[in-house]
Amino acid sequence: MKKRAASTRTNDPERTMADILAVATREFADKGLAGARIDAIAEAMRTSKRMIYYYFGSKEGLYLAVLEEAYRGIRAVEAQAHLDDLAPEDALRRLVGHTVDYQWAHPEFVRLVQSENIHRAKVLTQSKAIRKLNVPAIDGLRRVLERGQKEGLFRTGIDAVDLHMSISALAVFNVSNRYTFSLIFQRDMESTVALIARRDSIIEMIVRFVRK
Amino acid sequence: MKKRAASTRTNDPERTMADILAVATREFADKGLAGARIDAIAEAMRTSKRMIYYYFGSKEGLYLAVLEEAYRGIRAVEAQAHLDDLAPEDALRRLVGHTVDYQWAHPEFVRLVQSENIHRAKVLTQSKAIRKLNVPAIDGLRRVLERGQKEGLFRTGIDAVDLHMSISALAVFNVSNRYTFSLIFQRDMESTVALIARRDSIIEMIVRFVRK
DNA sequence: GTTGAAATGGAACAGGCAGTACATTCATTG
DNA sequence: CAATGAATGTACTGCCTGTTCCATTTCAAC
Repeated sequence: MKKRAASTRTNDPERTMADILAVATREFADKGLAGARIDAIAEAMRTSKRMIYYYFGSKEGLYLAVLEEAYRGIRAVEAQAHLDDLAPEDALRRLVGHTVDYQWAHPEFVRLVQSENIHRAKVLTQSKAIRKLNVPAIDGLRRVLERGQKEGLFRTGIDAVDLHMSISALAVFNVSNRYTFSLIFQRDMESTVALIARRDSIIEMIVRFVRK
Repeated sequence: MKKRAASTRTNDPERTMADILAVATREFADKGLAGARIDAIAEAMRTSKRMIYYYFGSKEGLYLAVLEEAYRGIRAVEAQAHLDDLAPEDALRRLVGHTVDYQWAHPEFVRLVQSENIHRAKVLTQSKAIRKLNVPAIDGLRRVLERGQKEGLFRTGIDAVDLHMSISALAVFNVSNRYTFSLIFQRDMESTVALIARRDSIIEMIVRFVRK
């Protein structure tokens, strides 16, 4: 006996889930886990708030799904950088530059990770899917390192994970800390010019670190 | 006509404010601005919730006070590193090592900054006190750089702010991203051994970057 | 076309939480 | 010691917000 005016709803679970995830990613990246509002997500969705709980169970469940999705996205990109065709140093330059650009282009990923670290990775720790992501992320770098060492261009005794950490740190900082840093040091970090200069500096730093 | 049993309260505004700030720093660093709870802070204080609003006006006002206090603390330390007695490279090594150690020893500062960046520095931007902190933070580094260049040990064309950014990035990442990074790469980042190795690696990276 | 499970909508709930009204006590100043 | 403003405590409010209840609709299988 309820209204049936412009009804004709269609059931489309995949679309609904994708819609929720897309909107939730924006909200969580924007406000963090604690700052995000289920109501805000619901309002921006095509469906009702009820669906979040139907598919994801809770706010944390949704947040975890968003996190996993984001990590999945980054893995897909890192896999195909075509480093094996290049000379070791060029390959390394491309890898680093690529990493810087990627983080820059995906601030929402950086923000999600930042947010997760504030919560001491409480949510991510519960994820089973996350364990499979560790190896491939670092394999490309490891191969480049070994080639460079074999050719006598890179020094030995470099730990690939440690190096990856440095690359990540430099690439992520640009995005994660840009607001406070640019405020305190009155320095533009947003412009294309600034980004390019920064990228060059980071590449130079990494290359000099591995060169003999 | 209210109870007066174990009253004999004493007015001590400074102590009250300091108490509030100390407890609030812990709570905000732990949970972030959105995740922190005024009630939780009040419960851990010697005084009542009322005092927070009496002295700081609002949750955000308290958060800003906490931020400013934290930045003030870091400035005080950076000022006295006694770099001028050392040879340029040794001075740089000390400066970088010192930075790494400081961030490591003050995760609550790192977390506050991280939290603030998630909010796009919305609160910090409103601070008038923060403008005075930019210059001294970088002067020490700049002097070391110039000395190294004058002695022909460091290459020219290095921007001090850019270099400071790299040092900060490497030092901060260790703290800010340790939870997700150590989870994904299954690597210990907490132990003293790991910290020392990481610090050496960072120092090496910075030194190689500036050397001719 | 019947049926039953999956999918959806709307509204309500209960606890949480920032902020406040009001009364009271301290402490300084004359 | 009178008095006045600063400092503090208690109790409360009203909105916000994550979550759930109940009813309804879709859709695929038989």
